Amino acid sequence: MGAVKTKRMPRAVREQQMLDAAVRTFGQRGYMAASMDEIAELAGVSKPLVYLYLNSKEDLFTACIRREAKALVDAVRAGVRRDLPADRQLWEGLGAFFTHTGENPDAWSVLHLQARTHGEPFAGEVTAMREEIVAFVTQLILAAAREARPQALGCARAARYPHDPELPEREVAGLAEALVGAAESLAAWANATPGVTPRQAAATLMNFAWAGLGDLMAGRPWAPPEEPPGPHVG
Amino acid sequence: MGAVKTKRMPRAVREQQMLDAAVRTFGQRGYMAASMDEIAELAGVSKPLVYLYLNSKEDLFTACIRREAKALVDAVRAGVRRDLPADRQLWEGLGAFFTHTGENPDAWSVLHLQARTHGEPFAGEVTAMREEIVAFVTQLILAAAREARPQALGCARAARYPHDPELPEREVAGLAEALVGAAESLAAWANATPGVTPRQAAATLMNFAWAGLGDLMAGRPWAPPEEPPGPHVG
Amino acid sequence: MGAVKTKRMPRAVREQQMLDAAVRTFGQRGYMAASMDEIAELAGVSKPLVYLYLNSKEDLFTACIRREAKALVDAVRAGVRRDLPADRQLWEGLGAFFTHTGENPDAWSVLHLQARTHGEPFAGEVTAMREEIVAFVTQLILAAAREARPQALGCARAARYPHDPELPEREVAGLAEALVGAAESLAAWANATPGVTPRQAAATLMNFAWAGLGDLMAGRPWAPPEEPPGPHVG
Amino acid sequence: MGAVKTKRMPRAVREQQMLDAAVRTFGQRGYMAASMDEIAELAGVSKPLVYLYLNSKEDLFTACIRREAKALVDAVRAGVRRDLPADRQLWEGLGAFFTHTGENPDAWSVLHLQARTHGEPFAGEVTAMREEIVAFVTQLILAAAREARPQALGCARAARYPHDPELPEREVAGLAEALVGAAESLAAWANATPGVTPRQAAATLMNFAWAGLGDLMAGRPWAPPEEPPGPHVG
DNA sequence: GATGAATGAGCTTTCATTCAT
DNA sequence: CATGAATGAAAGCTCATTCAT
Repeated sequence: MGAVKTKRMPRAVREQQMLDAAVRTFGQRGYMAASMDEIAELAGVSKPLVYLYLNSKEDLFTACIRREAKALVDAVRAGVRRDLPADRQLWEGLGAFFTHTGENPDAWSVLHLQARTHGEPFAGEVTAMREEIVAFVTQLILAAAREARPQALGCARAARYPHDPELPEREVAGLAEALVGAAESLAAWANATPGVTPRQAAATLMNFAWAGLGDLMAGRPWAPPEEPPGPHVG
Repeated sequence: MGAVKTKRMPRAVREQQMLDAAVRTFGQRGYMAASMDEIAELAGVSKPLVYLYLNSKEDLFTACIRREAKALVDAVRAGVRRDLPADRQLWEGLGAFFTHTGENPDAWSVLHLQARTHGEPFAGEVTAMREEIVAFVTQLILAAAREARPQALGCARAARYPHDPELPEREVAGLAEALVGAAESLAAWANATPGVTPRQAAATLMNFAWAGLGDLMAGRPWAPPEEPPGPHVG
Repeated sequence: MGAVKTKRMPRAVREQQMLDAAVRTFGQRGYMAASMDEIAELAGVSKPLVYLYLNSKEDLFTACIRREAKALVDAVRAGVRRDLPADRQLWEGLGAFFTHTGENPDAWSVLHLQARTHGEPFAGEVTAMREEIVAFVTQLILAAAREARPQALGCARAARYPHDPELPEREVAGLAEALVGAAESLAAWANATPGVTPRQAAATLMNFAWAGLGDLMAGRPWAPPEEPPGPHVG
Repeated sequence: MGAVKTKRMPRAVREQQMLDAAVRTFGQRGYMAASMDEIAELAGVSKPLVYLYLNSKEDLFTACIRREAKALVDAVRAGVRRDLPADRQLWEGLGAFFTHTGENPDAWSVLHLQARTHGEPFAGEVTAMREEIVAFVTQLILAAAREARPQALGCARAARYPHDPELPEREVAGLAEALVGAAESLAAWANATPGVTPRQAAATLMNFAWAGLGDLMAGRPWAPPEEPPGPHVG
């Protein structure tokens, strides 16, 4: 079991094997319950080599977080065409997100559960990634506010927030936070509920976020585009 | 440091002290990093007494989860007046939720992070509580669908889901999941962002969930009630 | 489970209950694995009371050994009629011995296994008892040497041990030791082999010891008396 | 104290050192009272190394039992020339047995006392060895019955057990049991009594077993061979 | 470059034993 | 007389980490 014991590989390759093994072990056992012995065995190398390349358990875990955070952000970025309207961008981004987390459950466990659970410096690593995503979503919300119905927004907002022509920054931050939080939660739900595809999860969340429960009740859901999110997603 | 060393307390009292110390320690250090030594010291008793009363680290952790899950559910229940319309019930529930989690961050860490991160049987304990809350939210969504605009719902929905006069069950489940997930996420955000009150967090989420981003953009937010959520919250 | 919780018993009775529980627990679990908690619970009293009466685990174990050693020696003594010839005395003694050990396996485990296994001062206690029995057997051997065939003994022995008209003391001691050891071993074997009665065990050993394998081979076994060992045994 | 601290030994060597230390410690302190700390120190290694190689206290103890059981059986086997008559084989086997147990008192304590006292799976291990020995002795008894005086055996036995031309199986089993038990007991006695050599112990037992007390009384002891049991013993 | 050998430190758990009532 | 409350001390076991080859 584990990687086939191939000797004399270049360092970069060996490191990736170790990170693979580590992500899998950390994701399944948890950070503390995972033992360096198990990781080394799964990677098909001896323990001292792990230490030589990755320094310590903390550094190894941090390396896992960084690699997987980058992979997730890259996957989402690659899934979004930036020339589309905001709601379509969000739709595509969610699709890519659910696809990636569904295909890499251990990585998602490391990012979403393990890293946040074991304090600094791990939580900070994942927070950085999360803020990137939240910033992206915030952009989309603001873009939507501008592009979608500028004049309606103009007057209606003026009535509501007379002294502040913009949506208050904190309010938007909260909205983005809520949206991302809902997405994270749905990722776990979709993984655990058999038969829920990434597309369905994305559709559910788009409905929820874009139309709102009020409009949903009134039979006015957000309309997903006819064509699939695109083969370039995942 | 720790509780004042008062000797010879009745068992029930000591047990609560131990649970207090355990929740605090588990919440801050994490389940695995927390040592029984530290918990015992914080509780002001010797380690054997902790084992005599709570049996094992696992049992102690489970007892913490159960106590705090019940406390949270009770707090939310106590904050909701069941004779109000659905959106008001949700508003009050969210207020109570954010208030309780804000006031008990260690307990919230135990429930939201630690218990979910360390597998069975802990995850199961908190899943049970979560399902209770998701069920409650599901009820509210369905109630809203019925009470709010029955006729609009009637014809408009019929157009959308011709073969199914109701919102598909899984769709509602997904919506409730997303709502609860967003709330959980906002709880952490509100705790971490200075100056965000439980009320504000609840308002943000109500807007997000009830009006939807689309309506928000159009300047049609959900309107929170004039009077505060009431002194009976928390 | 355990003794019925009857309050206010005279000390002597309570002590016997405790010793009963202790013998059973020590016999089944072993000295070290037996916990004072278990003994106290089985005796139906609280732990401090055990300490009040018996002082310590060591003292409790010693008390068990003494009581059961005395009980065993008394049983053997009661089973032997001292006016009979030596071989009949041995036969009766063995019968009483196998009967008692068969009926009190926990006590026998305490004496034969536990006490010897856990060093001083316990081994010493049981050694004292054992020496008493060995001395008794030694007497029987010497008596047999005198009574059975005095003249044959006289000349034949003189030829063999010319400078010592008696069987050398150490030789007799070794014989007694061997006989007692064989008896102890057969006690465990008889307990473990279904269908072996105390009588049969005693007969086997009498044959072995009295006639010797050589005579047995020649078809000249020792003849057990017709009448049963008697109801006065045990 | 303990072994000289030599670093970096091959695993097989270290394991034997550990077993040496364990046998000594278990033999002197008893299984439960022996601590892994003490064993490790006596072996001149750290505790984790003991666990790395021997897994657990139970496994370590089992390994001791197995090694010493094999050593004892091997010693007895090596001491017996299978081409001699039965009584001579027994005589040589007893000599080897008393020699080995006398030279390895801790090993004998482990096998005879500790292993039997602490239940399964330890008792089973030593029972297996014991059965091997009992079977060997049983063979010798039957062989003696056949070879020694066939015709005397023939008619005399027929008179005693008319319906069964053989000594009943259970009777022989009991005799072997008694003989082995006597030997075990004499081993402890010989160890504890200064000045008793293995040869003397063996002679005492041969007399007891082969001639029987009856013949001994009559001045007809079993005659040990003139030449010593042979330099190939131990 | 790669590894078998080795350990310091710390964890959970248990037990005999004793106060204070 | 009897006990619920409480603990010091130690045991088995595991792990991240490092030499020496």
